[in-house]
Amino acid sequence: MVLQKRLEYGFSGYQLPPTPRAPRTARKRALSGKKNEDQNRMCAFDLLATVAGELLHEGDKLNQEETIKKEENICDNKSFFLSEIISKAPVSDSGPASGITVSDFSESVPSIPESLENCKIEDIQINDKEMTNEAPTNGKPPPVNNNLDGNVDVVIRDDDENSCGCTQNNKTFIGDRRIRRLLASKQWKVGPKLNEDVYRNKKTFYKHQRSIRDYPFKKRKLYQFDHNPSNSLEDGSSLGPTSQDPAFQPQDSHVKLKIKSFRVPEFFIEIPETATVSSLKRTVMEAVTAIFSGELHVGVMLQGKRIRDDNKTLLQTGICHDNKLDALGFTLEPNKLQEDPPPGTPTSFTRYSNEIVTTKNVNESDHESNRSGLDSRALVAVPATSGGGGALAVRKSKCAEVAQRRIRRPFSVSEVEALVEAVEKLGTGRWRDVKLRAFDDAKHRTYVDLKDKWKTLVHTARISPQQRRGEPVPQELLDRVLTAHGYWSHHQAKNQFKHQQQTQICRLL
DNA sequence: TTTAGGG
DNA sequence: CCCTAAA
Repeated sequence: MVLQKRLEYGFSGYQLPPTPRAPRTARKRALSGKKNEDQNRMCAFDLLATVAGELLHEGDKLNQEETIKKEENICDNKSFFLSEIISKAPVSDSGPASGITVSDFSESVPSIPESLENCKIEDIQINDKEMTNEAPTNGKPPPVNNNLDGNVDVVIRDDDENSCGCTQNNKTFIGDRRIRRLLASKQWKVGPKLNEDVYRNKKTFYKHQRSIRDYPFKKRKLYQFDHNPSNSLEDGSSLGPTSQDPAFQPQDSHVKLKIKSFRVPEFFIEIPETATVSSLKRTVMEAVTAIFSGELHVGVMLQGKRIRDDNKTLLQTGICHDNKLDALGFTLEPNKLQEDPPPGTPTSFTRYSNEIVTTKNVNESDHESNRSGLDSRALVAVPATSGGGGALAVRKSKCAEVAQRRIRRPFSVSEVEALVEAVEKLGTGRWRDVKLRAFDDAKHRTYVDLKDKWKTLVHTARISPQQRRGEPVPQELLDRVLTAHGYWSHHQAKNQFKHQQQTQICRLL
C-alpha cells in the first residue's frame, strides 16, 4: 500500500537516534551477518585439506599418504568439488530446515535385490570419476556421528551465501573420499518405502526452499554437441542442438559448453544406518531428479540479459560469438513465477545459477591460433551472469578464487517505500540507521545495499519512464525520492553537523 | 565499521 | 552488486 504522505521537511523532521550512540567499536553489530562470509569462502583446497586432516585423525593408516596426495591432486588443475556430505546430529537438532526426510523404515526392511546389494561403495560417487578406481579398503571404519535411533542423517549442502564448502554450524563437511569410508563403515538397508517417502515428502521439500542452498556438482568433462547423447543427462551434452535443430548443419561451428559447477538445492536425507548404499544412492538420485524435472526449468542468460526467445538459434542470439561466450550462463528457476516474497525472504530459487565454461569450437579448419599460443580449448570459467549473480570470474587454475558474487535481489516496491520513508526521516548520510530502522530484519540488505539502491532510485527518478527497467516503481515514490534527495543534499551538511553535536552532548551527559 | 563514490 | 579510500 502506498500512503500519500505529506512531508514536513525541516529540523522537526529530523529524527535523532532513540538513544545516544555508543562509540562505534561498542555498537551492536547489527550488520554482522556478513562478517562470516569471508570465512565461508573456504576454497576447495581448504575443504580438502580439512578432509585430509580428518582422515589422519581417524587413524586410517592404510593409505594415508596416498590419500593426502590424491586429495591434493584434486585441487590441482584437475580439481573439482567433491560431494560434500555431512554426518550430523539427529534431525531434532537440525532445526526447522529439514527438507526431504526419509525415515522410519527400519520397521520395513525388505530384502534387497541382489543386484543392488552388490553395489559397490564407490558407486555412490556422483561425479568423482577420477577416483572411481579406488576400492573401499576400510579396515577400520571411521567413527560416524550417528543418531540415537540408529539413523544417519546425511546432508548435502553448500552452506550460505558465497561459500563453497566449509565447516560451519558444527557440521563437518567432508569430501567424497570420506563419504565412501563413511558409507562403507555402516550397513545400510532400505526398502521401497524409501522412495515413496521421498515423493511423499517432495511437497515438504519444496516448502523448505528457503533453506535450500547450492550444492556444487563440479563437472570436468568437455561437452560437445556432437557427442553421443546417450549419457546426456550425466554429461550435459543435451545442452546442445541436435540434428533436428534446423540450424544444425554438418558444417556448423560447434560451441562447446562445459558445466563447471552445477548446483542443486540443498536437501536433507535421513536414512537409517541399516539402509544399503544403493538405497542411499537411489534416494539422492530421486531427490536430484525431482529437482531437475520438477519445479525448475533452465534459463539462459547472455551478457546479463535473459534470452527469452527459445526459438532463436545460438547463432542468432549471439551465443556463438567468441566475444560473448564469456557472458553465457544458465540458471535454474522455478517454473512458475512465485509471488513476490515478503521483504527479507530469500528467493533461493534464483540462486541456482551455474558457473559454466564455454569455449568456441571453430571449424577444424578455422585458425585456432586466436588465443596466441594458448590452446583454443583452454577453459575459461565465467560468471553465471544470471538474473542473479554467479560466481566471480575465475580462472580455473586457482582454487582460491571461488568467491561468488551475491545474488541479485531486486527491491520490491514495498522495500522501496520503506527505504524512501526511512531516508525522508534520516537523510542520505546515515545508512546504518536506515538499515536499522527499515531493514533490520532483512539480513541480505546491507546498508551499502540501501545506499546503492537510493543511488539508483535517484537516477531512476531522473530518467524518463521509458528508460526505466525492472519492476516499475510508482511515480509517487520516485517523486518522494527526488524531493527527499533534494532536501537532504541541501541540508545534509548542516544537519549532520547538528547531529554530531547532539551525539557529542549525549555522550558527555 | 561506516560513509561515500566510482566501477 | 562490488571494491575501497577515508574517516
